[in-house]
Amino acid sequence: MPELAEAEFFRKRWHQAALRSPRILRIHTHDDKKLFRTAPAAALRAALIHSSYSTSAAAAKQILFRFQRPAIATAPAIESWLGIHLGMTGELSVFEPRHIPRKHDHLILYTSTHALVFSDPRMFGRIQFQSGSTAPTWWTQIAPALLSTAFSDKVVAAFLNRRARAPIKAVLLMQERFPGIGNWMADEILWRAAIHPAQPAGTLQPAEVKKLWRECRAVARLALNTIAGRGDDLPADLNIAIPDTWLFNHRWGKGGHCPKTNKPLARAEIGGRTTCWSPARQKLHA
DNA sequence: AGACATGTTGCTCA
DNA sequence: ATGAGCAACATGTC
Repeated sequence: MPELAEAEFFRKRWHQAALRSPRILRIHTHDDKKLFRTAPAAALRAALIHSSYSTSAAAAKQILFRFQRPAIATAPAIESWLGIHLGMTGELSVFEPRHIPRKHDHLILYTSTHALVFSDPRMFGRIQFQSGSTAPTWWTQIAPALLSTAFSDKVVAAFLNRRARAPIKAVLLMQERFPGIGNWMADEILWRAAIHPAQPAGTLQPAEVKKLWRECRAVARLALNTIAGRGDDLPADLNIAIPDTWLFNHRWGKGGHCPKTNKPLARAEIGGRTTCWSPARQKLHA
C-alpha cells in the first residue's frame, strides 16, 4: 500500500488518536518477528512504557513518532524516536483500548482511549527505534523531499545522467533521489509527463527532464492533498478520494483504458516491477 | 494451482 | 569502483 502520501495518511491517523491521550500505558510486540530486526522489542518497550507522544512527521515512506518521559526519582528522562516503514503491506490503524492483538499486529501502543496498531502480514516493513536527544540517522539521511527546493530540475538531470542506461521507470523508484515514489506514483508521473517507462534515463530530452521533474512535484502534491487530506482533515479511507482522471484508478487490472486518450492501457514488467502506461501518449524514442 | 502484490536489500556480473 | 538486473524475503488474495 504505502508510498509517500499513504505514509502521511497513516501518520495522521495515529497522530489524531495519540493527541487525545498521549500516554502509553501498555505495549504489545511480536518480539521475534522480522520487523524488529533493527530495533530490539524489549528495549523499545522499556523506553516507551509510560512515555507520552509528542510529535510526528512523515518523509518519503518513513514515519517518525517522538515520545518523551520526564525524569522521576528512580529513572532519568528519556526521549524516544520510533520509526516505521510500512513495506508492502504495512498499515497503521486505531482501535478501541481493549483491542486484542491479531495475527499480524506486530506493535500495539495502548493509551487510555485507543490502541495504536501497526500490522503487516508480509513483514517487509521495518521498525526503527532510538533513544536520546539527537535525531537518528535513519531519519536524517532521507533524501531531500520532492517538494523541497533541494529537489531541483538540475539535480534530477544529473541523476538521470548517472543512471543513463536504466529504464526511467526503474530510476524513479530509487529512493536516494526520489524519496517516497513507489510503483503507482512512478507510473502516474510518467503517464502525465508522456514518457515511455522503458525509455533509458540518459536519452530523455532536456524538455522531457524538466517535465518529469515538474510532474514528480505535481503528483506528490496532489497525492498528499487527496490521500492524506489538507490541514487537519483526514479522509475516512485510503485512496477513496482519488479521481478517475488519474491513471491510478485504471492501472490495476487488465483491460483498463487511458483516461486522457480513452485508448487501451499496456502492462508489462519494466525495471523489475509491473508497469502500466498509455501507448497512445507514451512512446519510445531514440 | 499458480500468478501476482503500492518495497528493499544483497548478490552477481559487466 | 560503479551501475544494472534479479532473486529473496513472508503471506495473502484472486
